[in-house]
Amino acid sequence: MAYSIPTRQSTADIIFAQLRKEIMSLDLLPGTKLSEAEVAAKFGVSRQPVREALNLLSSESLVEIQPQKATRVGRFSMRRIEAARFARRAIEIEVLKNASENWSDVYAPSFARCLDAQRRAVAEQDTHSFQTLDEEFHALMADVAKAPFAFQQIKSHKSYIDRICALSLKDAAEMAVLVRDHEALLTHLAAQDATGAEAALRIHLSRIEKTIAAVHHANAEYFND
Amino acid sequence: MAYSIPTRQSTADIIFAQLRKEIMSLDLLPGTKLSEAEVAAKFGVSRQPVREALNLLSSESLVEIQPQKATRVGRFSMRRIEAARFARRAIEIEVLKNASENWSDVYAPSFARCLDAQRRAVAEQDTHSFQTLDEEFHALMADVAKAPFAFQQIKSHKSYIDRICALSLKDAAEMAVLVRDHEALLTHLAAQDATGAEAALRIHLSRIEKTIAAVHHANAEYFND
DNA sequence: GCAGGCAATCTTGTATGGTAGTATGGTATT
DNA sequence: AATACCATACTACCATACAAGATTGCCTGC
Repeated sequence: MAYSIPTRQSTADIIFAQLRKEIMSLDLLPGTKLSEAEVAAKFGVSRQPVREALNLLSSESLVEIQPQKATRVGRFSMRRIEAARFARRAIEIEVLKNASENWSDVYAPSFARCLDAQRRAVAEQDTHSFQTLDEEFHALMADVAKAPFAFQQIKSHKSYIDRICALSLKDAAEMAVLVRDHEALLTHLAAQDATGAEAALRIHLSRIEKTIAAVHHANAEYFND
Repeated sequence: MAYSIPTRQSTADIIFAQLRKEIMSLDLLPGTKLSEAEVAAKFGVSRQPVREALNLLSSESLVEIQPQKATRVGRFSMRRIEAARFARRAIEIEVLKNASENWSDVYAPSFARCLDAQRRAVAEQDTHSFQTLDEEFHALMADVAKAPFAFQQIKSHKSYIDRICALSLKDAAEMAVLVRDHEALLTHLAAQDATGAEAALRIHLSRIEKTIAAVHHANAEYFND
């Protein structure tokens, strides 16, 4: 059996991961200049690995490379947001359909544990834990659907939205609503009611709209359109 | 208004596009070694732009970079195929739902023209034209759904599958079946019958399965799993 | 005073040299 | 004879140097 994984990280990989982290967490705000030379100096390496990292980040739209001019932290695009939400919704609906068909009560305890933990996180207003548990919940659904890869796809679309929402603090009331959404989803799932689950999911995923609109209004300078 | 697009292509962009084309068309077979130096010599440029192109291709899984060892044209992965098909199906189903709601007869002529052209392509066994017209048909549906971006997403997943199918010649009979699928889809769409359209789409997208299985069986050396 | 152009200085893009990791084939040792 | 070890040749990776496009501001000419 392959024990694998030592997978030596290259310098470019490290820069990529670090920059990505700082961009996603908004330590680096959209529009910030990221010249190759500056970043290279900051990390104490040459421009080449930095350049490679920026190229990869560019393919995720996390940085905008203006040829011969400048490289900046990527601004948000409403069109792209819409596209990401559309894809995420589509994929997760398909997940729910499969999950409904494949449902078995052996999955129930995992969901129960996850929901319990979510309720605790809400009570303690631990937004970071909640974020993790929310992802776990959606990952569980993908497992039930026998499509674990789908969660990776969902996550890649979700991450683009998450960066925006990092501009807005979540309060306990909002989180409580989301937990109730999760409970409803689980109920439909356990009843193998795909139609009901789909409707519940559409509501669940639409709650983010007002947050996005608020952020867009309050931080227009971080947006392209 | 910006006439845009002159967007000067960098050397790296050219190498990227050219390699991508050759890989997608199977002029470069999966597993073929692609050392930076060789490719650079072939194109008469230095290794750096080649390296950047290969990095980007790697992020699309079109090449596999084995650190310090070798870079090869990417082999197929059944897991990845499954994931791509899943996402494409999910997105296109969501497209159909929206398209059903937004349907108006003003779209009918465009579809009619496209289908006519498809029938001609089948009659003339012009597989290349058919491929283009097939994409146009699916793009039209995304337009009706008022989600043109969705076609881009569909295309990115579809392209991974297309490379595999390039290993198998399409005959006229298969194409004729696909045209009939398109006709059925259009009928359901025009009737604003989302459920029927979804069922028709699932059938349409499942036809590729036997092609993939055949290719997998006949060309196991091009696969990872 | 104003406009056009030129030069300095940013930026990213490309080329080349050198380094370190990996595999392979030969050799010596058990 | 089989195995462990070492030298060599290959690779991707990183650093440095150079080139070229883009912007800014000054400076000259009108």
